[in-house]
Amino acid sequence: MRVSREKAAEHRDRIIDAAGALFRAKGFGGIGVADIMKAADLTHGGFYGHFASKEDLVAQASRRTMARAAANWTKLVEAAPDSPYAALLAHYLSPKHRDDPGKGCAFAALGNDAARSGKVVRKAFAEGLAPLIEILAQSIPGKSKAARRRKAVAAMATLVGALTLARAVEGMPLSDEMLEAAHRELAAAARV
Amino acid sequence: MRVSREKAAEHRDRIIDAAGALFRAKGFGGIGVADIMKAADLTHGGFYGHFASKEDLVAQASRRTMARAAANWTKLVEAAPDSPYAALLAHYLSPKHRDDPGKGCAFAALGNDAARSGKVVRKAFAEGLAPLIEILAQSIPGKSKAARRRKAVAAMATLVGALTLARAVEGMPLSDEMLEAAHRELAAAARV
DNA sequence: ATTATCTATAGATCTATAGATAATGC
DNA sequence: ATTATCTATAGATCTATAGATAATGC
Repeated sequence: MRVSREKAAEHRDRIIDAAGALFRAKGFGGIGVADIMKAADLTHGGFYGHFASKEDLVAQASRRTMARAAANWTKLVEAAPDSPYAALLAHYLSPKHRDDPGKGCAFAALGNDAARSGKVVRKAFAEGLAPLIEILAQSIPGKSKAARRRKAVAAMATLVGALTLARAVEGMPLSDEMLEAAHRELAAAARV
Repeated sequence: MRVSREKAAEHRDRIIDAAGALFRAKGFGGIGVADIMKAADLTHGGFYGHFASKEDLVAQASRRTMARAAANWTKLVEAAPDSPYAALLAHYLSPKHRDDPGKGCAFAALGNDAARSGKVVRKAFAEGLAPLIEILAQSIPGKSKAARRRKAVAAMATLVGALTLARAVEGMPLSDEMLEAAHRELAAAARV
């Protein structure tokens, strides 16, 4: 059942989008090629016409997810020109973000998986992380450029760690406390 | 080949220890029962005499790993009575810790896996996290008890996030920068 | 506790085909 | 417009792996 080039490109797109969400929700190993194809309304066999392997898809889906995150952060920052940092914090450390990993940050959802992945995937993560830190560095108050950079890197760690831990203990009081404490401490550090 | 109760208990112990290291190194799904048993010098089939399921082992190994972490943190803190917080930071944010996940923090190695696990495992993680935050709260400078608690929770997020990200981008310059920035910012915040 | 075995799953490959695209001819 | 070719997909299948169970032995 042949399909136009346009349709095929659209199918490829759908596969990458479905994978982007399912990987974040279930981990790289927690979802299979067949289920990703089903989510994209296609059959298992067609997969290898689009991708060399599952790992190939992992890398491509990760790249797209992180590129979208950078675009989203930029939009958030531009929408709040007088308090860009506060806008990023509120957005990132929300219960809504915690409760829907499939639509959220790739680093908080897949940091461990990335650490155990091959070089191609890890490089995708490194190249996806840099722009987010850049955006943070431009939004964060600080004496010097070096100080803002350092604060941005540390803030990124706090954001990812807080979300990761809030999810790991989801359902317990500690989960909300984690988001709130990280939010307050980061906001306070920015005022110094 | 039947074995005394004492030997059996020792075998069980070895399985839990092997699992504790292998899970942290490879993730809950990244290592199989057969390989864990091999690491404990036992055969695959014997596993189900000790544990109801793999998930049962996951929960038990997680509990032990985290209990040991709390004991280790207490030892570190007691060995540096005038700068306990600095001692914890230096220990946690070292390249050595980053480069050997199998012997390191369960939250930085398995936070994502825990978030995707069942309630039993997530409860184990919540109960393992609380003591670490307590130790941090007692080591960290701060005006009030509430302020120290809040700082401790946020610091825990920074530690776990920095290590997770440093591993996700391992091999790139950003990896070292992540550890150093988190270290400097946390130490600076404690001086305020 | 060992050894053998069962069953389900998942990544990957193979084959046939519908139908799109390219080449040909008027 | 016709004919030939190409290719994305479906569906079936292969192979390896992993959790779990059963049979056996001491």
